[in-house]
Amino acid sequence: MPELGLASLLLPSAAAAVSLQGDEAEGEAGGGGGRSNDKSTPTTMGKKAMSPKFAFRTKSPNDILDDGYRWRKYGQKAVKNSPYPRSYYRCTHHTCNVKKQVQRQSKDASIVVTTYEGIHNHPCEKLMEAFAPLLKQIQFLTGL
DNA sequence: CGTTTTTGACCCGCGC
DNA sequence: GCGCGGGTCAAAAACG
Repeated sequence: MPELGLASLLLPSAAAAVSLQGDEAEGEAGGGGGRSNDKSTPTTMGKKAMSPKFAFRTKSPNDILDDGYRWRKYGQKAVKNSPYPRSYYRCTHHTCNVKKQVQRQSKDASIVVTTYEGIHNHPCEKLMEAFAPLLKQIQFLTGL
């Protein structure tokens, strides 16, 4: 399968539909994820790292869009109401517990629904790389 | 060789 | 109490 590379920067102006769905008590995936063994919250439990959820609708012939981070696919399941399967991705950073879900819209196969869960706690490499020369130039001009 | 991708199987929570 | 659904992990294979 071909790679996109800088698709994030070459994104067409179609990726403008941003839907905010910050609601629902998604919490920690109801069913799966049982493998975890550190859920033994003592009496002080109650505070759970609730990760925010953001759904983005992107129109692209490609399934996956590189938003500047590295994603590793860890699962794929078919969804009801949709003839297309849903792909589960995760940030490859060990310090980053961000999850991403990509699902194709049944109405338009060209539309993909990207759902981001969590927040990156590490700088964006791609973005940094893209800004590296620019930042350097800025510093150079500032210092001058 | 390292990393990533793919399929199957497993587990837990909730529903009835 | 049991069954189903959904989600995740694991191992092997493929790719660069």
